[in-house]
Amino acid sequence: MRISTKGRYALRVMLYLAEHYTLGHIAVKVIAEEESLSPKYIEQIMSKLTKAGLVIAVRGANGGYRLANSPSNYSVAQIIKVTENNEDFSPCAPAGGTPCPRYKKCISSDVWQLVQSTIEELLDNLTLTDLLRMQQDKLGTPSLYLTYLSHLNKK
Amino acid sequence: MRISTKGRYALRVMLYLAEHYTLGHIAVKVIAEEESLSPKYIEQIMSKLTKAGLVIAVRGANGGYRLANSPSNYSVAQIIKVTENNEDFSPCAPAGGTPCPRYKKCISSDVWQLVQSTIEELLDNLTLTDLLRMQQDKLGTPSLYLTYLSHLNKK
DNA sequence: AAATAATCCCAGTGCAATAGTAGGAAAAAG
DNA sequence: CTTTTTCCTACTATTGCACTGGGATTATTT
Repeated sequence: MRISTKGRYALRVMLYLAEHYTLGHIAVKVIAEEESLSPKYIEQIMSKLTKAGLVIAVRGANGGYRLANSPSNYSVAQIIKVTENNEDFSPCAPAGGTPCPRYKKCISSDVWQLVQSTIEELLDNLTLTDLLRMQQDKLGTPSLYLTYLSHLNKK
Repeated sequence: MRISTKGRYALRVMLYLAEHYTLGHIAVKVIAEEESLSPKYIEQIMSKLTKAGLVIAVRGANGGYRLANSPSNYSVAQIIKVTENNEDFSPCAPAGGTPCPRYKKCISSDVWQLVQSTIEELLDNLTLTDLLRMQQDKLGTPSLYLTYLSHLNKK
Protein backbone atom coordinates (compact mmCIF):
# COMPACT_ATOMS: atom_id res chain seq x y z
CA MET A 1 0.00 0.00 0.00
CA ARG A 2 1.99 2.92 -1.20
CA ILE A 3 2.23 6.11 -3.15
CA SER A 4 5.50 6.32 -5.06
CA THR A 5 7.32 9.00 -7.02
CA LYS A 6 5.29 8.21 -10.12
CA GLY A 7 2.09 9.42 -8.54
CA ARG A 8 3.76 12.28 -6.73
CA TYR A 9 5.59 13.54 -9.79
CA ALA A 10 2.41 13.18 -11.81
CA LEU A 11 0.63 15.48 -9.41
CA ARG A 12 3.39 18.05 -9.68
CA VAL A 13 3.29 17.91 -13.46
CA MET A 14 -0.50 18.22 -13.52
CA LEU A 15 -0.27 21.17 -11.17
CA TYR A 16 2.28 22.76 -13.46
CA LEU A 17 0.01 22.25 -16.46
CA ALA A 18 -2.88 23.68 -14.48
CA GLU A 19 -0.88 26.75 -13.53
CA HIS A 20 0.02 27.37 -17.17
CA TYR A 21 -3.31 26.23 -18.52
CA THR A 22 -3.68 29.21 -20.85
CA LEU A 23 -0.31 28.79 -22.52
CA GLY A 24 -1.30 25.80 -24.69
CA HIS A 25 1.10 22.92 -25.17
CA ILE A 26 4.15 22.62 -22.98
CA ALA A 27 7.02 20.25 -23.72
CA VAL A 28 8.34 17.70 -21.26
CA LYS A 29 11.72 19.35 -21.54
CA VAL A 30 10.31 22.56 -20.08
CA ILE A 31 8.26 20.92 -17.35
CA ALA A 32 11.13 18.70 -16.23
CA GLU A 33 13.48 21.66 -16.17
CA GLU A 34 11.13 23.82 -14.12
CA GLU A 35 10.27 21.05 -11.71
CA SER A 36 13.81 19.66 -11.48
CA LEU A 37 12.77 16.20 -12.58
CA SER A 38 14.25 13.67 -14.99
CA PRO A 39 12.82 14.34 -18.48
CA LYS A 40 12.90 10.70 -19.54
CA TYR A 41 11.13 9.63 -16.40
CA ILE A 42 8.48 12.30 -16.85
CA GLU A 43 8.02 11.05 -20.41
CA GLN A 44 6.87 7.70 -19.07
CA ILE A 45 4.49 9.32 -16.66
CA MET A 46 3.08 11.50 -19.44
CA SER A 47 2.45 8.36 -21.44
CA LYS A 48 0.16 7.06 -18.71
CA LEU A 49 -1.61 10.38 -18.35
CA THR A 50 -2.10 10.58 -22.11
CA LYS A 51 -3.45 7.05 -22.46
CA ALA A 52 -5.88 7.71 -19.63
CA GLY A 53 -7.08 10.82 -21.41
CA LEU A 54 -6.09 13.26 -18.68
CA VAL A 55 -3.78 15.22 -20.95
CA ILE A 56 -3.59 15.72 -24.68
CA ALA A 57 -0.28 15.21 -26.45
CA VAL A 58 0.82 17.05 -29.57
CA ARG A 59 3.79 15.55 -31.35
CA GLY A 60 6.40 17.21 -33.42
CA ALA A 61 8.22 20.51 -33.10
CA ASN A 62 6.45 23.04 -30.94
CA GLY A 63 4.33 20.24 -29.52
CA GLY A 64 3.87 19.20 -25.92
CA TYR A 65 1.12 18.47 -23.45
CA ARG A 66 -1.90 20.27 -22.17
CA LEU A 67 -4.76 19.36 -19.85
CA ALA A 68 -7.70 17.72 -21.61
CA ASN A 69 -10.13 19.59 -19.36
CA SER A 70 -10.07 22.59 -17.07
CA PRO A 71 -8.21 22.14 -13.76
CA SER A 72 -11.40 21.91 -11.73
CA ASN A 73 -12.23 18.64 -13.47
CA TYR A 74 -9.24 16.78 -12.02
CA SER A 75 -9.12 15.20 -8.62
CA VAL A 76 -5.89 14.11 -7.00
CA ALA A 77 -7.35 10.62 -6.71
CA GLN A 78 -7.79 10.42 -10.46
CA ILE A 79 -4.18 11.35 -11.12
CA ILE A 80 -2.83 8.90 -8.58
CA LYS A 81 -5.00 6.05 -9.79
CA VAL A 82 -3.79 6.44 -13.34
CA THR A 83 -0.09 6.69 -12.63
CA GLU A 84 0.34 4.37 -9.70
CA ASN A 85 0.45 0.61 -9.93
CA ASN A 86 -2.30 0.41 -7.38
CA GLU A 87 -2.36 -3.36 -7.28
CA ASP A 88 -0.94 -3.56 -3.81
CA PHE A 89 -3.63 -1.48 -2.25
CA SER A 90 -5.89 -3.72 -0.16
CA PRO A 91 -3.21 -6.44 -0.11
CA CYS A 92 -5.48 -9.14 1.32
CA ALA A 93 -7.62 -9.36 -1.80
CA PRO A 94 -5.57 -8.06 -4.72
CA ALA A 95 -7.36 -7.08 -7.91
CA GLY A 96 -5.89 -9.71 -10.23
CA GLY A 97 -4.77 -12.38 -7.77
CA THR A 98 -6.20 -14.92 -5.41
CA PRO A 99 -7.34 -13.48 -2.08
CA CYS A 100 -5.83 -14.55 1.20
CA PRO A 101 -7.58 -17.73 2.40
CA ARG A 102 -8.48 -16.09 5.70
CA TYR A 103 -9.93 -13.09 3.93
CA LYS A 104 -13.50 -13.87 4.96
CA LYS A 105 -12.97 -14.20 8.66
CA CYS A 106 -9.89 -12.01 9.14
CA ILE A 107 -10.87 -8.58 10.37
CA SER A 108 -7.53 -6.91 9.69
CA SER A 109 -8.27 -6.85 5.98
CA ASP A 110 -11.18 -4.53 6.71
CA VAL A 111 -8.78 -2.12 8.35
CA TRP A 112 -6.79 -1.78 5.16
CA GLN A 113 -9.89 -1.42 3.09
CA LEU A 114 -11.04 1.30 5.45
CA VAL A 115 -7.71 3.07 5.10
CA GLN A 116 -7.93 2.88 1.35
CA SER A 117 -11.49 4.16 1.13
CA THR A 118 -10.69 6.98 3.52
CA ILE A 119 -7.78 8.14 1.40
CA GLU A 120 -9.84 7.81 -1.73
CA GLU A 121 -12.62 9.89 -0.30
CA LEU A 122 -10.17 12.55 0.77
CA LEU A 123 -8.38 12.75 -2.56
CA ASP A 124 -11.55 12.44 -4.59
CA ASN A 125 -12.69 15.75 -3.21
CA LEU A 126 -9.42 17.54 -3.76
CA THR A 127 -9.17 19.12 -7.21
CA LEU A 128 -6.33 20.89 -8.96
CA THR A 129 -8.10 24.22 -8.52
CA ASP A 130 -8.31 23.53 -4.79
CA LEU A 131 -4.57 23.09 -4.77
CA LEU A 132 -3.92 26.17 -6.87
CA ARG A 133 -6.02 28.17 -4.43
CA MET A 134 -4.13 26.64 -1.52
CA GLN A 135 -0.87 27.57 -3.17
CA GLN A 136 -1.88 31.20 -3.57
CA ASP A 137 -3.00 31.30 0.00
CA LYS A 138 0.17 29.64 1.17
CA LEU A 139 2.30 32.33 -0.44
CA GLY A 140 -0.04 35.27 0.05
CA THR A 141 -2.93 35.82 2.39
CA PRO A 142 -3.96 32.59 4.07
CA SER A 143 -7.59 31.53 3.99
CA LEU A 144 -8.35 28.14 2.55
CA TYR A 145 -4.89 26.96 3.36
CA LEU A 146 -5.49 27.59 7.03
CA THR A 147 -8.71 25.65 6.82
CA TYR A 148 -6.79 22.61 5.74
CA LEU A 149 -4.03 23.20 8.23
CA SER A 150 -6.51 23.49 11.08
CA HIS A 151 -7.97 20.14 10.11
CA LEU A 152 -4.42 18.87 10.01
CA ASN A 153 -3.59 20.14 13.46
CA LYS A 154 -6.92 19.18 14.97
CA LYS A 155 -5.45 16.10 16.56
CA MET B 1 4.47 5.92 1.72
CA ARG B 2 3.54 2.37 2.43
CA ILE B 3 2.37 -0.25 4.87
CA SER B 4 4.23 -3.52 4.46
CA THR B 5 3.80 -7.06 5.70
CA LYS B 6 5.62 -6.22 8.94
CA GLY B 7 2.89 -3.85 10.05
CA ARG B 8 0.10 -6.01 8.72
CA TYR B 9 1.39 -9.20 10.32
CA ALA B 10 1.98 -7.33 13.55
CA LEU B 11 -1.66 -6.32 13.63
CA ARG B 12 -2.73 -9.91 13.06
CA VAL B 13 -0.50 -11.12 15.85
CA MET B 14 -1.73 -8.45 18.22
CA LEU B 15 -5.29 -9.35 17.35
CA TYR B 16 -4.53 -12.97 18.06
CA LEU B 17 -3.04 -12.06 21.43
CA ALA B 18 -6.06 -9.89 22.18
CA GLU B 19 -8.43 -12.73 21.31
CA HIS B 20 -6.61 -15.05 23.68
CA TYR B 21 -5.86 -12.41 26.24
CA THR B 22 -6.95 -14.57 29.17
CA LEU B 23 -4.75 -17.53 28.27
CA GLY B 24 -1.49 -16.00 29.44
CA HIS B 25 1.67 -16.47 27.42
CA ILE B 26 1.50 -17.81 23.90
CA ALA B 27 4.54 -18.99 21.96
CA VAL B 28 5.48 -17.72 18.51
CA LYS B 29 5.27 -21.26 17.28
CA VAL B 30 1.58 -21.39 18.08
CA ILE B 31 0.73 -17.93 16.74
CA ALA B 32 2.60 -18.51 13.51
CA GLU B 33 0.93 -21.87 13.05
CA GLU B 34 -2.54 -20.50 13.66
CA GLU B 35 -2.03 -17.47 11.46
CA SER B 36 -0.10 -19.35 8.74
CA LEU B 37 2.91 -17.10 9.02
CA SER B 38 6.65 -17.76 9.06
CA PRO B 39 7.72 -18.32 12.70
CA LYS B 40 11.17 -16.84 12.20
CA TYR B 41 9.73 -13.76 10.57
CA ILE B 42 7.21 -13.31 13.35
CA GLU B 43 10.04 -13.60 15.83
CA GLN B 44 11.58 -10.45 14.40
CA ILE B 45 8.31 -8.61 14.59
CA MET B 46 7.81 -9.72 18.19
CA SER B 47 11.22 -8.28 18.99
CA LYS B 48 10.04 -4.84 17.89
CA LEU B 49 6.79 -5.16 19.78
CA THR B 50 8.64 -6.25 22.91
CA LYS B 51 11.20 -3.45 22.77
CA ALA B 52 8.39 -0.93 22.33
CA GLY B 53 6.70 -2.35 25.42
CA LEU B 54 3.52 -3.42 23.65
CA VAL B 55 3.93 -7.06 24.60
CA ILE B 56 5.71 -8.85 27.40
CA ALA B 57 8.00 -11.74 26.59
CA VAL B 58 8.65 -14.73 28.83
CA ARG B 59 11.61 -16.83 27.86
CA GLY B 60 12.17 -20.49 28.37
CA ALA B 61 9.92 -23.50 28.21
CA ASN B 62 6.23 -22.70 28.53
CA GLY B 63 7.06 -19.08 27.80
CA GLY B 64 5.74 -16.86 25.06
CA TYR B 65 4.16 -13.46 24.64
CA ARG B 66 1.21 -11.63 26.09
CA LEU B 67 -0.16 -8.11 25.79
CA ALA B 68 1.29 -5.65 28.27
CA ASN B 69 -2.10 -3.98 28.67
CA SER B 70 -5.71 -4.78 27.98
CA PRO B 71 -6.73 -4.76 24.29
CA SER B 72 -8.58 -1.45 24.60
CA ASN B 73 -5.30 0.30 25.26
CA TYR B 74 -3.88 -0.46 21.82
CA SER B 75 -4.58 1.56 18.72
CA VAL B 76 -3.78 0.25 15.27
CA ALA B 77 -1.65 3.36 14.71
CA GLN B 78 0.52 2.44 17.67
CA ILE B 79 1.18 -1.04 16.33
CA ILE B 80 1.98 0.17 12.83
CA LYS B 81 4.28 2.91 14.04
CA VAL B 82 6.34 0.49 16.07
CA THR B 83 6.78 -2.18 13.43
CA GLU B 84 6.96 -0.17 10.25
CA ASN B 85 9.98 1.77 9.07
CA ASN B 86 7.86 4.84 8.76
CA GLU B 87 10.60 7.04 7.37
CA ASP B 88 9.10 7.33 3.94
CA PHE B 89 5.87 8.87 5.10
CA SER B 90 5.71 12.53 4.09
CA PRO B 91 8.43 12.00 1.49
CA CYS B 92 9.00 15.71 0.78
CA ALA B 93 10.45 16.39 4.22
CA PRO B 94 11.76 13.09 5.64
CA ALA B 95 12.46 12.83 9.34
CA GLY B 96 16.22 12.31 9.23
CA GLY B 97 17.06 13.75 5.82
CA THR B 98 17.19 17.05 4.03
CA PRO B 99 13.81 18.30 2.78
CA CYS B 100 13.09 18.86 -0.88
CA PRO B 101 14.34 22.33 -1.89
CA ARG B 102 10.89 23.28 -3.20
CA TYR B 103 9.26 22.17 0.03
CA LYS B 104 8.27 25.68 1.07
CA LYS B 105 6.49 26.73 -2.08
CA CYS B 106 5.38 23.35 -3.43
CA ILE B 107 1.78 22.67 -2.51
CA SER B 108 1.81 18.97 -3.33
CA SER B 109 3.76 18.23 -0.17
CA ASP B 110 0.78 19.46 1.82
CA VAL B 111 -1.37 16.86 0.10
CA TRP B 112 0.81 14.04 1.37
CA GLN B 113 0.93 15.51 4.83
CA LEU B 114 -2.83 15.69 4.79
CA VAL B 115 -3.05 12.06 3.70
CA GLN B 116 -0.73 11.02 6.46
CA SER B 117 -2.51 12.93 9.20
CA THR B 118 -5.85 11.60 7.99
CA ILE B 119 -4.66 8.01 8.17
CA GLU B 120 -3.10 8.63 11.55
CA GLU B 121 -6.28 10.08 12.91
CA LEU B 122 -8.28 7.15 11.61
CA LEU B 123 -5.96 4.50 13.01
CA ASP B 124 -5.41 6.36 16.27
CA ASN B 125 -9.08 5.93 17.07
CA LEU B 126 -9.24 2.27 16.15
CA THR B 127 -8.42 -0.02 19.05
CA LEU B 128 -8.00 -3.75 19.24
CA THR B 129 -11.30 -4.05 21.10
CA ASP B 130 -12.97 -2.17 18.25
CA LEU B 131 -11.63 -4.76 15.89
CA LEU B 132 -12.64 -7.67 18.08
CA ARG B 133 -16.14 -6.26 18.22
CA MET B 134 -16.13 -5.84 14.45
CA GLN B 135 -15.01 -9.42 14.07
CA GLN B 136 -17.84 -10.73 16.22
CA ASP B 137 -20.31 -8.64 14.28
CA LYS B 138 -18.83 -9.73 10.99
CA LEU B 139 -19.42 -13.37 11.83
CA GLY B 140 -22.57 -12.98 13.86
CA THR B 141 -25.10 -10.19 14.10
CA PRO B 142 -23.87 -7.08 12.38
CA SER B 143 -23.97 -3.77 14.20
CA LEU B 144 -20.78 -1.88 14.53
CA TYR B 145 -19.37 -3.61 11.51
CA LEU B 146 -22.16 -2.22 9.40
CA THR B 147 -21.44 1.22 10.73
CA TYR B 148 -17.97 1.00 9.34
CA LEU B 149 -19.12 -0.58 6.11
CA SER B 150 -21.69 2.15 5.56
CA HIS B 151 -18.97 4.72 5.93
CA LEU B 152 -17.00 2.65 3.51
CA ASN B 153 -19.75 2.54 0.92
CA LYS B 154 -20.82 6.13 1.40
CA LYS B 155 -18.92 7.24 -1.65
C1' DA C 1 13.32 18.42 -48.87
C1' DA C 2 15.95 18.53 -45.02
C1' DA C 3 16.77 19.55 -40.52
C1' DT C 4 14.90 19.99 -36.16
C1' DA C 5 11.98 19.26 -32.26
C1' DA C 6 8.99 16.97 -30.06
C1' DT C 7 6.25 12.60 -28.51
C1' DC C 8 6.16 7.50 -28.57
C1' DC C 9 7.79 2.89 -27.48
C1' DC C 10 10.44 -0.62 -25.59
C1' DA C 11 14.33 -2.39 -23.40
C1' DG C 12 17.66 -2.49 -19.90
C1' DT C 13 20.00 -1.36 -15.26
C1' DG C 14 21.44 -0.15 -10.54
C1' DC C 15 19.96 0.18 -6.13
C1' DA C 16 17.40 -0.26 -2.03
C1' DA C 17 13.99 -2.38 0.60
C1' DT C 18 11.15 -6.17 1.55
C1' DA C 19 10.43 -10.68 3.03
C1' DG C 20 12.09 -13.83 4.52
C1' DT C 21 16.17 -17.93 6.19
C1' DA C 22 19.57 -19.71 9.14
C1' DG C 23 22.26 -20.63 13.16
C1' DG C 24 23.22 -20.39 17.42
C1' DA C 25 23.38 -18.10 22.38
C1' DA C 26 20.85 -17.19 26.61
C1' DA C 27 17.17 -18.20 29.85
C1' DA C 28 13.69 -20.68 32.16
C1' DA C 29 11.08 -25.06 33.28
C1' DG C 30 10.70 -29.79 34.22
C1' DC D 1 20.66 -31.46 31.98
C1' DT D 2 17.50 -31.70 28.50
C1' DT D 3 13.90 -29.35 26.39
C1' DT D 4 11.55 -25.34 25.12
C1' DT D 5 11.26 -21.01 24.47
C1' DT D 6 12.95 -16.08 23.40
C1' DC D 7 16.89 -13.32 21.78
C1' DC D 8 20.34 -11.64 18.50
C1' DT D 9 22.89 -11.18 14.42
C1' DA D 10 23.91 -12.10 9.99
C1' DC D 11 22.87 -13.46 5.44
C1' DT D 12 20.08 -13.86 0.96
C1' DA D 13 16.95 -13.79 -2.78
C1' DT D 14 13.56 -11.46 -5.02
C1' DT D 15 10.99 -7.70 -6.14
C1' DG D 16 9.93 -3.11 -7.40
C1' DC D 17 11.25 1.44 -7.90
C1' DA D 18 13.61 5.03 -10.22
C1' DC D 19 15.58 5.95 -13.50
C1' DT D 20 18.70 5.76 -18.32
C1' DG D 21 19.18 4.95 -23.38
C1' DG D 22 18.27 4.25 -28.03
C1' DG D 23 15.81 4.67 -31.57
C1' DA D 24 11.15 5.19 -34.41
C1' DT D 25 7.38 8.24 -35.53
C1' DT D 26 5.18 12.64 -36.24
C1' DA D 27 4.99 17.41 -37.06
C1' DT D 28 6.96 22.04 -37.67
C1' DT D 29 10.25 25.16 -39.55
C1' DT D 30 13.40 26.74 -42.77
